[in-house]
Amino acid sequence: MEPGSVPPSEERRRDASATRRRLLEAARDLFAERGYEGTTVRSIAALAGVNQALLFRYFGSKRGLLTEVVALGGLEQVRATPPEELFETALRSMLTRSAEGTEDRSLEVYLRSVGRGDEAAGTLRELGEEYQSALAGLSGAPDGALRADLAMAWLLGIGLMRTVVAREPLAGAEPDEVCRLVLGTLGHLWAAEPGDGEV
Amino acid sequence: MEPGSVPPSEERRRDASATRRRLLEAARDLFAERGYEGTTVRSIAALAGVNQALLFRYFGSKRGLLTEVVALGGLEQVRATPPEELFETALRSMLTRSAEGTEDRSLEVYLRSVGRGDEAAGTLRELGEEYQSALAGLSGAPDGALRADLAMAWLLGIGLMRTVVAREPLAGAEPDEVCRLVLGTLGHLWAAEPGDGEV
DNA sequence: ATTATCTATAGATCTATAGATAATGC
DNA sequence: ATTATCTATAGATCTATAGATAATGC
Repeated sequence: MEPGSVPPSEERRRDASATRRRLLEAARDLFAERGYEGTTVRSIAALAGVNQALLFRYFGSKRGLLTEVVALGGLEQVRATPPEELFETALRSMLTRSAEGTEDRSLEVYLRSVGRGDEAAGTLRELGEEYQSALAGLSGAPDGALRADLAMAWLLGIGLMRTVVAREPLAGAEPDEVCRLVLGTLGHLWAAEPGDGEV
Repeated sequence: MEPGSVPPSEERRRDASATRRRLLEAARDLFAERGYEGTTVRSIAALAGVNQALLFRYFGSKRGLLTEVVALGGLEQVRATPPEELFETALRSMLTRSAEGTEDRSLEVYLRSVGRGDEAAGTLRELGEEYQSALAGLSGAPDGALRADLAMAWLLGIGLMRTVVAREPLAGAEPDEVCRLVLGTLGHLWAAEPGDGEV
């Protein structure tokens, strides 16, 4: 039986590392769906099927848990992806919603948790840096870092509109269709000087 | 003395409608800076220089206050702006941060408050609809509504990255510079078929 | 007399901790 | 014996309300 599909509060063999992992997975999914502050430690523990006191035993604090979720899910993913594939990979993962699986959901955590000057900001900032420095080299223009920020802004915005606002037609659009439009348009952003088409 | 610059907790003539307005302005600024759930009714009352019980007297609930903030600030603004100017107007207002003035800050409220499946969602959804229907006609393509959603996603993402994540170089970039890059690139999105430049 | 404003508090959260209980491994 | 897990609760919020107080206008 793969982890994550264990029945919630069943009789289960005592296993600290398995419990730790179950808490991490539960936190990842809830943070991705409700944001950091919108998620209570009790709901994480309930989803993991364990007592909430264990969360503090294994991670010290709610924030400690977030740090680990982002470190495992997001940072490793960014570092492992070649820059020229990073944007499309991240966009597709945002568009397919990961199906609640074992994948990286840190961008969802990110976009649902920033928005406050709160506790989560510091932890999430590091993830943003990682994306930026990877994307900055994609444009030959001297303002490559600014263009990288703008591309990442679009990525986050699409995720925000799609999974949070969830309004048609974007919410239900085919991932391929969205990728085609976005990647096609972004090609002009990477180019040294975008055309002067005005809006 | 213009409203908003009244000394916080001074002796002040009793005036229900002025107090109501002060609460609305305080709420607009705090919601824009900390999001709906990140703002407490006590902090709104403190900024307005009045007792927190008055908030409930005049608006019924915290959510009632949000509804009124968005209705006054955002909805009226969108309806009053010609569609072809809407995107640039909204982008510039996001980039110049309104200087805490009397302007419309509802997009900031929006991007700092969505991110949860919470109470604020319903109220904010209406604002999104308004933007979409205004922008949808700008592209001649049959999928104009989808392209409008994508444009709005970029708008929100830029605001998110600039005012929330606040990372250089986007945070400190010249509004004109950002507008030039974004509007230039978006010109290709409005065009019936974006070029096939791949990333 | 009317009503704008304030005091005091109910009631519902939420994170975190101290210490008790019980399943495991030597 | 060790340590994974649970019980019970402290302490700090937050929204909202009931009812008291005091400034205004007739």
